Amino acid sequence: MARQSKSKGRTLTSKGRQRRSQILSYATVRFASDGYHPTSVADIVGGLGVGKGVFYWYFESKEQLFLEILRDAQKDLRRYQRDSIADLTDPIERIEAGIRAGVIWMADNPELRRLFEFARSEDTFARSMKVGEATLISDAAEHLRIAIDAGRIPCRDPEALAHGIFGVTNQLTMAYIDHGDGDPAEVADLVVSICRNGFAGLSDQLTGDSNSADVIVNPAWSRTV
Amino acid sequence: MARQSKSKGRTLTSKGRQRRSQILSYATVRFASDGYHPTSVADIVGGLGVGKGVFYWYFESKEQLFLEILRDAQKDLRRYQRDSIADLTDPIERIEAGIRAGVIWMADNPELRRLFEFARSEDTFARSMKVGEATLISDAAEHLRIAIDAGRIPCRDPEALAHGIFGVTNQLTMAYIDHGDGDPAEVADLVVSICRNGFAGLSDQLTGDSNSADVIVNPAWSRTV
DNA sequence: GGTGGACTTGACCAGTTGGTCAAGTCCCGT
DNA sequence: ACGGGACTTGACCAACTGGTCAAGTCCACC
Repeated sequence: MARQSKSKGRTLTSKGRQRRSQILSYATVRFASDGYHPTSVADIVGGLGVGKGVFYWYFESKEQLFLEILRDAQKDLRRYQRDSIADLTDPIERIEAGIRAGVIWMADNPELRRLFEFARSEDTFARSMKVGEATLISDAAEHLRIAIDAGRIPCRDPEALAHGIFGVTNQLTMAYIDHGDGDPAEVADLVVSICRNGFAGLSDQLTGDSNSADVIVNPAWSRTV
Repeated sequence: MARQSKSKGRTLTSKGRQRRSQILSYATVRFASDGYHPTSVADIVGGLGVGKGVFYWYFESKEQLFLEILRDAQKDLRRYQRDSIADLTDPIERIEAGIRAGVIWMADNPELRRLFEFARSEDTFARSMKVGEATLISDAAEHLRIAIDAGRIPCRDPEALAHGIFGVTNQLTMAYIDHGDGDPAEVADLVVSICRNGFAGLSDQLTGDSNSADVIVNPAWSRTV
């Protein structure tokens, strides 16, 4: 009589929904602090003080649990970024706001950042990660393309630029927030500044309102091309 | 009579040294393709067709083996980068050559890049990784500092710039070489170009020899700061 | 107050894990 | 040809793995 053979599609009461998300969030913390493989299902249910059957009542497997954590996290990041740029129309403002949102989200969710990093490194989960990453990248690339078409930034491969932004965001967040104690808003400024100008471009500390055009960097490096 | 209790410091014959590096390189491949945890010591010795004792004759533990792989790889990358910039004196040329060397090395050693990525994600190995990364970062930062002092690039925090370069290199290598089939030399150019100019800076496709100063990008974004 | 489905328990399973070790084999220097 | 140290074997170990399941308990609804 149409019974699901697996935990998928179980009818949950409010107590059940509560338990499910309790497992989800506790597992997230453990996976992030000890690693996915070293954290056993026994560790999870043990830490929660419940029997092992509880785990398998709510989740098909440890792997499915992890994939769900990843999916939820990617969705949350994307929604946060979308909301943060929602009322901006200028493409460059949108790009910058997106970068800032990315940094802030990662600062707010360091466990999830770590999980992303692990997931990228193992084949089993890399596929799932690539989907979400590709979406992030192509969203950013689209804004970059618009800005290029409008002549607001120089012509370059928007996808490559988007990857660059992604890489800078990741690395600086990791260095200054995860492994340091930087203020997220300041780190976001730093990321925006680096993404915008690179190391040889104009520094925005130098761009005043009138004299920005005067600040000319010795362009000797152009000989090295 | 002063016998080492562990495999450290064992006196190896040439056959022994050969076996040792055979294990080292086979383990590297397996760790990279299946992940560190999913690859058991039994998998390694099984794949090599030798008894388990062989493994523990040459290595203290699976963990020590992995740490040695990481240490060697970091050393190799660093040496490659050092050699690549050895006969350059201009700080900006050195930075660019270092970036290119980083991309090329990663393209040549995709397994090691994956291992680095996993190692960063797990506490046990993160400490070891941070040491090597910090060296890379501070080397690059030093060149950036010199370039800044010489007025060759605008004043910015050199360490932050170094992190930015590191992030862009990682991400683009991963996207276009590991997960794509880009030509390493072209990807290196792309990374250099993005690191140098960011998304709003001058595109080097546009920088001719004489008219580079004429190419002025609409600086409307400066209003958004 | 009884019925049925949501929920929980923990013993149990077969397979695997990293690691040990007594018992060898191989081979070089004498 | 023999002593000894480098090297190899694979059975063995205790601990643990992800996952199952019969036997419950709990509680909302009739």
